[in-house]
Amino acid sequence: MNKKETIIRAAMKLFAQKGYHATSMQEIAEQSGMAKGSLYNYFKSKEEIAVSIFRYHYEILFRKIFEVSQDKNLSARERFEKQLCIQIEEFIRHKELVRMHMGEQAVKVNDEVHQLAFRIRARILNWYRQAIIDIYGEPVRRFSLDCAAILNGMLKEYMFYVAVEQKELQRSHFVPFVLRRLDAIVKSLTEEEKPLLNDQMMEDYLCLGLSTKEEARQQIVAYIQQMMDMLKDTRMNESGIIDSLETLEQEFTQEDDVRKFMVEAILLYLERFSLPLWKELNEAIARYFA
Amino acid sequence: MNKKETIIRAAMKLFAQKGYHATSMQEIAEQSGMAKGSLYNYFKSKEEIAVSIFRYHYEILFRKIFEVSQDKNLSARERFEKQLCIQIEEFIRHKELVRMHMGEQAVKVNDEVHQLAFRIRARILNWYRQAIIDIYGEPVRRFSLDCAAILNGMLKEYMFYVAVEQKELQRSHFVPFVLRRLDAIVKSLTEEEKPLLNDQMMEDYLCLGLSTKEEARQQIVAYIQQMMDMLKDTRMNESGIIDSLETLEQEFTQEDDVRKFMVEAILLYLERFSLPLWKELNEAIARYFA
DNA sequence: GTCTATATAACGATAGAC
DNA sequence: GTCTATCGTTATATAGAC
Repeated sequence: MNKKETIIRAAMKLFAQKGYHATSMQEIAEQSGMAKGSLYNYFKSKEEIAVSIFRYHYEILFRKIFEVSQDKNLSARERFEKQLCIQIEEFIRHKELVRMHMGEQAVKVNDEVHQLAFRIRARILNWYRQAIIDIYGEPVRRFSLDCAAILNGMLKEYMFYVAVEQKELQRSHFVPFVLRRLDAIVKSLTEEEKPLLNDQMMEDYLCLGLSTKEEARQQIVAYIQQMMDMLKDTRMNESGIIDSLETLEQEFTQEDDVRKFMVEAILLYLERFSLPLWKELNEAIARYFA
Repeated sequence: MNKKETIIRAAMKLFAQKGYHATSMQEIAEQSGMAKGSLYNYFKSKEEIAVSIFRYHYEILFRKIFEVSQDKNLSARERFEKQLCIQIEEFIRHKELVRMHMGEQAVKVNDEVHQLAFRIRARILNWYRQAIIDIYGEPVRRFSLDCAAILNGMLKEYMFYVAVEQKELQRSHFVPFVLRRLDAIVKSLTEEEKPLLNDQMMEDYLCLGLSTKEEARQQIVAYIQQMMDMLKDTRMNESGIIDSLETLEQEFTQEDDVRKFMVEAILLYLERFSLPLWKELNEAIARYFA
């Protein structure tokens, strides 16, 4: 296993158990089975470890969820059900992450971690909201924020019992159960006169998640992933295609400020190969820089 | 203002902003307007400050809620609505407390604080559960834990936006809105075949909150409070009655292990005064030691 | 790359002057 | 009671041997 990943796993476990500040680099080193000084060869600070944990896992989660959203054979409800199942499975597999996220979201642990946690929350809220509108139609748009918030509250509460209190609940029944509760909430809300939450007051959440830029970014990363998967099968990885695609992906995942010249350079390099999904990728990148 | 309270308020603010471990005694001292060393005249450790904060506020909250539960002029639903309003108002008035509680509940900050936070969660869950059974009747008992959990999740999510993200929502509409959502959940659950949560898996929560001991304790404290209120009006505080009642109250609120000999001694001392609520108090204390 | 040793700063808590 | 000064400890991060 990758050393960096070993450290991340060790740190995640400790952060989840005792919180960010109560965990020392010494403990992370012990848990990783290496010396304290060696950690600094992989991460330049404790803070960078925390940021890496969030990025690493939520990038995977959001990619999986995005892939499901592209499956047009499923109905909106089936898609959402599948996505929620993925989310729950991911949370259960990494209980430490849930505990960590719950712990650090209320308390300002560090500015970069805090901002990242906020972006993640916003993305989840927008995802729920859009899915709810897709499933129940335009009449619920007015209440979509309330529905999304209530759904989020429900899920978080059950996940708390599972991840923090170590309760076991029947996984196969869980998501359908929660969705039936959502049905009831939605039905009761259409008879309701006024929502509690509105777009204006949740502006900071909405502008972050619904931005075409962010959506385009997700799509770009997904396309690159698909392209690489296909190319690996056809053994066409000689001429640096895979390497340049990986570099391109890193540009859109790891850097906060995407370097436009780098993207354009790689696109110019890749142009001649007439790759699959080439047109789609270019369109998505155009949307991103629009 | 009491110095002890000044320190508590300062610490609460900082704990809420930055978390327990990220807050130093130095900062608490600065926020309190005194020297670091002086803090130790009021609290023997940082840990004791954290415990005090939780005890102090939740004791007040639970007392207010218990008082409403004694008002037999209201219907079960009206009682619960009133109680929830009190809880929300208290949370909004002390947003720091919410942030602190949310922050420290997932992450193990310290053993004593952790246990206290668990007891508080258990008490709230049991309170919701009993109220739900009182309102909707026996048929929902099977689902009462799920209902209580979902209600808790809903409330916490909205409180998160209010307390952490500083959103303003219409207070007068909030509790009725949430209760209507609860109605919908309950209705949808009676058509449901199986609950997700059951008594067995939530045993640790139930045995703590539903214990007659804990209920009796709350009742004892409430009786003592009422007795002292009445006595203050009649100016009968000469013969140490008030003092001994206060000592008795402290025994049931501040100590984790109530000293039986102390309680019995004070009861013997107070016996001769034929106080109001005397019989009720004795019965409650008998239940406590049963 | 990995370790030990160490620099430097901050922490909780205490002692003692006033 | 309140302050300053300081103890002993522990933290993050770095330097340098291997």
